[in-house]
Amino acid sequence: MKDQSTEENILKAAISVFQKKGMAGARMQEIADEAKINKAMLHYYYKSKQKLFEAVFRQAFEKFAPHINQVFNSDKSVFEKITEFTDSYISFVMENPYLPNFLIQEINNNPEFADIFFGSEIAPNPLRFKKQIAEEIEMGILRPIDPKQLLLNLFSLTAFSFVGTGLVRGILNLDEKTFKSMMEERKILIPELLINSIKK
Amino acid sequence: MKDQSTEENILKAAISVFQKKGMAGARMQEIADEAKINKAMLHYYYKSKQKLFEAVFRQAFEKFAPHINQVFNSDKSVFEKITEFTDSYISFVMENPYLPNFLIQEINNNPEFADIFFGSEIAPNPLRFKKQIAEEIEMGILRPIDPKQLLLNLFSLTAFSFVGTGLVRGILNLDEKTFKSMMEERKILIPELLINSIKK
DNA sequence: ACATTTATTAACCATTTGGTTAAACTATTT
DNA sequence: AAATAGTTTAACCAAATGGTTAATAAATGT
Repeated sequence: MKDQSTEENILKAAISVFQKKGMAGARMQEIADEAKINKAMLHYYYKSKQKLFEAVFRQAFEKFAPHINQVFNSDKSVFEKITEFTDSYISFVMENPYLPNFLIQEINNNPEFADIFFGSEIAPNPLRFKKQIAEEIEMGILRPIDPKQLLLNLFSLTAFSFVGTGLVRGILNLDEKTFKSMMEERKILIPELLINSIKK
Repeated sequence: MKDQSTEENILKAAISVFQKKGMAGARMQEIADEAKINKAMLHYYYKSKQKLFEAVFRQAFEKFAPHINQVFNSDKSVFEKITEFTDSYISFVMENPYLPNFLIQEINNNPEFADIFFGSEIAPNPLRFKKQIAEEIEMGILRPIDPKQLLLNLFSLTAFSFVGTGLVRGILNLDEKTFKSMMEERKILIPELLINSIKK
């Protein structure tokens, strides 16, 4: 092989462009330019825009899923899970600011395609977590709550700031620096808020 | 005039297509088809795709802003504002499911353009609300909290479920009916959660 | 060293897409 | 009714875009 890294350069460039512009807005030429290769190479390694997109989507999904799975499948207590997820997820997204938006957008635009992922093994499965909640309620640690609503609250509070960055920052008039320091604050604030609302 | 409604048919069709597919994914032909007119009419009434998009964006922004302004500018108490916003916003979005996503997406893709709106008079201004929070803290009604974080929590909890519908429903395995009934529940749940976290 | 496979490029192609034009049709004015 | 202004359409156009091809260059096996 002449250059082992060509294929991964393409994927890297594709990730960058697709995540910023989405499937519809991304241009094959722009990806080629960013990867500093000829456009034909895109089709040599990935045969079509759709296939390249799918590689990008898979990569994003596989990077994202472990955070959810940590909540769904680890042996920690519910309180610990909330605290640890909030911290690790916010840190993660601050390093990958386009990722949640990209996933959300493309899943919304492409429900049938997304269902392939939600049907696969890498897809997070909330069953164990639901059981855990039931147990901790039984044990008198938690109030009687709906695990789905708790998860929705957790995901909303952690993810929305990043997904809706532009709108949020526009409405609240936040500059980059203020936004970032608020996100750091939220690593404490969110677990506090949630744990307080569910602990007996 | 031959048909008074042609122009508004176009706008209606444009709203439908742009909100579902976004600026990049929308096709002028599809808008024309949905409006059941010739494609040239789009350029006759709105001179370009960009102009038509701007009309759609403005309409969406103007439909959305009053909900925020009710929080920012009404004379209600903070508790009342939280309760009323949650209820009215969730109802509103259930009738306009594509709107928040559309706004967020296009603002993120087009920050310079969005800044025009955030600089205009229709843009919500959080100043009065911040003052109100300070007053209610002073009066001993509220704990010392950051108004920005409170607003972020409120917007996150109400909006994220709709913006991230596909992802949320995929991860939590929710069917249409369950999702809707959860949203109804949230009209109660969210104010409870938030008020409890800020009341002294 | 030579043949073969793999990698890369420039040029090209077909389709899609936003946009235009000129003619036809309809309503309004005089 | 004739002229005028406003509305609508079919056909067309140029640029953009995803994709292909044929030739070349580089690596690899024998």
